[in-house]
Amino acid sequence: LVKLLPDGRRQVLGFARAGQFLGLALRRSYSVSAEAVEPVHLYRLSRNRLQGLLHEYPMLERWLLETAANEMAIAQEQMILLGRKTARERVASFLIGWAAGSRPCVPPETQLHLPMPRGDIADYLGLTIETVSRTLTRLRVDGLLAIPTPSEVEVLRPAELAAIASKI
Amino acid sequence: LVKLLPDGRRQVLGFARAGQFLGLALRRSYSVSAEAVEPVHLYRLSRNRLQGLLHEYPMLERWLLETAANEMAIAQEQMILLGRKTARERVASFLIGWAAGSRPCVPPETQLHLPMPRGDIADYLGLTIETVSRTLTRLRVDGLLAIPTPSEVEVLRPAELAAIASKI
DNA sequence: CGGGACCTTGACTATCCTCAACTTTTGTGG
DNA sequence: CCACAAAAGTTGAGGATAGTCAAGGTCCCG
Repeated sequence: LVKLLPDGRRQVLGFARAGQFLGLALRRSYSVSAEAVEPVHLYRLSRNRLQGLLHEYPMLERWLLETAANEMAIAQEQMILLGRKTARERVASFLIGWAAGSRPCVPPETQLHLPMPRGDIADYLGLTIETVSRTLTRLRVDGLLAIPTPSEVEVLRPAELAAIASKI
Repeated sequence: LVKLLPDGRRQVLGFARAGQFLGLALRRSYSVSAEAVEPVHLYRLSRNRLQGLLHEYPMLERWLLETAANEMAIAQEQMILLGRKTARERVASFLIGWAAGSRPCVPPETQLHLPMPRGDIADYLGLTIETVSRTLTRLRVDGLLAIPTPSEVEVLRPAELAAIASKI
């Protein structure tokens, strides 16, 4: 999910995972767009159809509200990352978050598949491609990660990585 | 509304205005706190009471959902600010946003009252106090602002300021 | 009128960005 | 299965923006 400035600067707001509901921030001018980094199956729903479903199944509205609250909490976590964390902390936070998101409610995976290119990670973390690359290299040299290929990352020391991420 | 890292780094997530509903991101561990910068009237509502009201007035839920969507859009705007804008653009965006927020749906005010200290603005914009101060001075020297007292700012050239803010 | 909080300004520093070259990976056709 | 080209990623040198540290000024409040 990306947002653009007129001059082309780009901010990735998040990476949608399988099963995720998109378009929650349903406003008139929804100035956010979505790009696929992998083949996608998409179930599309007109605004009218959604209204109808909400009317038919009132519990849906409760679910939407909870989803919105979750999204909001994630956005707030991202704001402190973008506003106050160092490059090293941002990359660590991203890896920890991605690991948790890929298998929620179970011990997080240590073998991570990163389907998005470095540029997307950079725009997600408010950094440049080069800084992301350098920071990953540094974490590898420090023995926290193994990076067999650019899109495959193994977390060797989850606890230390989480400590760097300074998740509350 | 502030969020803290363990070592004390602080991110201001937003400034609540009169009439604003707080606590939308109602999660178990709601790791956000609120500080008052001015005297406040607060109407407090237990979770149970809110549940009751939602049951009694289903339209409330719709309203909450719309409010959440609004909050989400604002958070996304803030993310691109924190991730991709320069100090000058951040300060300009803050002033434009504050002006719009103080009188929604009418021509924005040019006389701004900023009740919060510079430190809060800095933590809101992901900058330091010194950078906020220097940037405001620079905007004043450039003829875009007048700053009779630190908490009173007059926007002299709204169009130019908005252009710097690069709001989409 | 005095003290403390807040703000501004300056000099210097560090982190991250920019620009550039080079390397690795990936995907396609022979 | 291999060769090749394009895309993606890494690394290095140098520079700019914002941060840090420090001093001094201003405003507010009792």
